[in-house]
Amino acid sequence: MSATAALQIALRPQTVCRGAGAPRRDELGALDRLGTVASLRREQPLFHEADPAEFYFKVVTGAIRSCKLLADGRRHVGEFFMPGDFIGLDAETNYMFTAEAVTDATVVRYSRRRVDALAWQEPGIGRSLLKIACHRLSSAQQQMVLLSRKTAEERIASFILGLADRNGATDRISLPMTRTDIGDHLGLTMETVSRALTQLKKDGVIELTSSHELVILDRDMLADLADAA
Amino acid sequence: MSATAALQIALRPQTVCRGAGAPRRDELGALDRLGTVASLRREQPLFHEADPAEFYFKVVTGAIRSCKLLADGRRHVGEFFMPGDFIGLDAETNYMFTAEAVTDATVVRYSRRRVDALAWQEPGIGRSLLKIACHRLSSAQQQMVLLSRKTAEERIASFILGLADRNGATDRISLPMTRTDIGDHLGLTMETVSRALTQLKKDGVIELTSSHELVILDRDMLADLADAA
DNA sequence: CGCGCGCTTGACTAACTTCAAAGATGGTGG
DNA sequence: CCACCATCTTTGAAGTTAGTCAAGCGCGCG
Repeated sequence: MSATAALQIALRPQTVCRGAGAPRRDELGALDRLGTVASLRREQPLFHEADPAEFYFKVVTGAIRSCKLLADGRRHVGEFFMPGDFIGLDAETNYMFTAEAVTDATVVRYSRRRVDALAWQEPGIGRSLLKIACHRLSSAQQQMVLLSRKTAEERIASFILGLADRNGATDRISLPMTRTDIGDHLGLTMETVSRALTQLKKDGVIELTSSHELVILDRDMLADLADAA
Repeated sequence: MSATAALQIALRPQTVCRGAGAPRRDELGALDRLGTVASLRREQPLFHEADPAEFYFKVVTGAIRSCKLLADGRRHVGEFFMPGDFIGLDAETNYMFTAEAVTDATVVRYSRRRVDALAWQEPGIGRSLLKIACHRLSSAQQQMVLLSRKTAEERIASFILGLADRNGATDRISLPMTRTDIGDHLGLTMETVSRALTQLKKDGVIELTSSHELVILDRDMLADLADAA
């Protein structure tokens, strides 16, 4: 616990009295000195579902996906984690999903024990974590509407817009994941994903510059298709 | 802020130094003196999506559902809140869904401003909120697997087991919501819900004692159907 | 250059939805 | 207390969307 106390002291100047309105990225920047960097090859697992949750992670480069499997092998991809995204918050004591690298990736690894101890003593840290959790919860609720009620084309349109929002202002979107990954994320098959993308291309809404990159040609049309829920 | 300080003092003996392993119900019991009780008639809204989020709520009696609508009226029911459940945590500044009474209900209403101020100063409160948020996130992830990959019968089986887990040890399950509510929660139509329930009855897995109550006859079979994801 | 994996496309199928109608349920007023 | 009516639920038949199965294409890597 003395180590924790030392960390608390070291971090206090940066974490106390922060406003509550800042974006979620980098609000935990003060934790960086607690983290160690790790590299992953494409398809390499970061952790498995049900493993004891020893670490939080933050993506630095590349992309990570979270997966859950049913007994017969049906797969669901819960989320694609991009640079800046925080992983592992939802774990109580064990991870709730498997995390695997979509592409070669680097992550920062934080001891949960230490971060949690810090959160216990520093309301600023705790509130940042809560804020991340609430934001993830909102996203999950949006995704449930998508999975529950949207058509294949609407799902793809929503997915592309979601990527666009995270990619910054550009209309050139990178799709590091496979069609199967996208399908497993949207509750569709690879084939249906492919057909929907082709249809959006035919309709002049997007351009497929390669199988892993597209350009948004008509964002308004895309938003209409996605249905501003 | 002096009011907050007074509250903090009043609550401190009950909120500081709590262990982290307790169940989520009642860990916020210390907040009860901050809350006021409100009653709702069946179908009455508690708040609407996009309203400014002034309050947290906790269900005391009855059931509340959260709804989101697409532009053309398609509906998704995110969650059924039962007695003890906490509502509104995911709201950043505005509610992310509409909340309506499924049955006549009573809730306790807490000022978000006050609770948040308290959470800022009392790590114990903040951690309880974080814990609730993480638990909800886990549930949301489970629900996304269901919506993404499970068949109609699997969805119904999972739903019944979920209710059973919350209802305590009994195998007699109350279904206060309509078939349409269940369908909108599981990404199915009313008719499909009805057919799946009938099928489970024919298979001897459940008994339908009335249209709003059922009894689990074979919990193992139900768990197999739900697919231990 | 060729090989392998992932993507696209086509034809067919299955699961769920839609449309329709009849059967329960429960709440209300006579 | 009972009958009626609105609403919810069940069931049937036809339609639609997305899934499955299968074949061919193309990009990227060795």
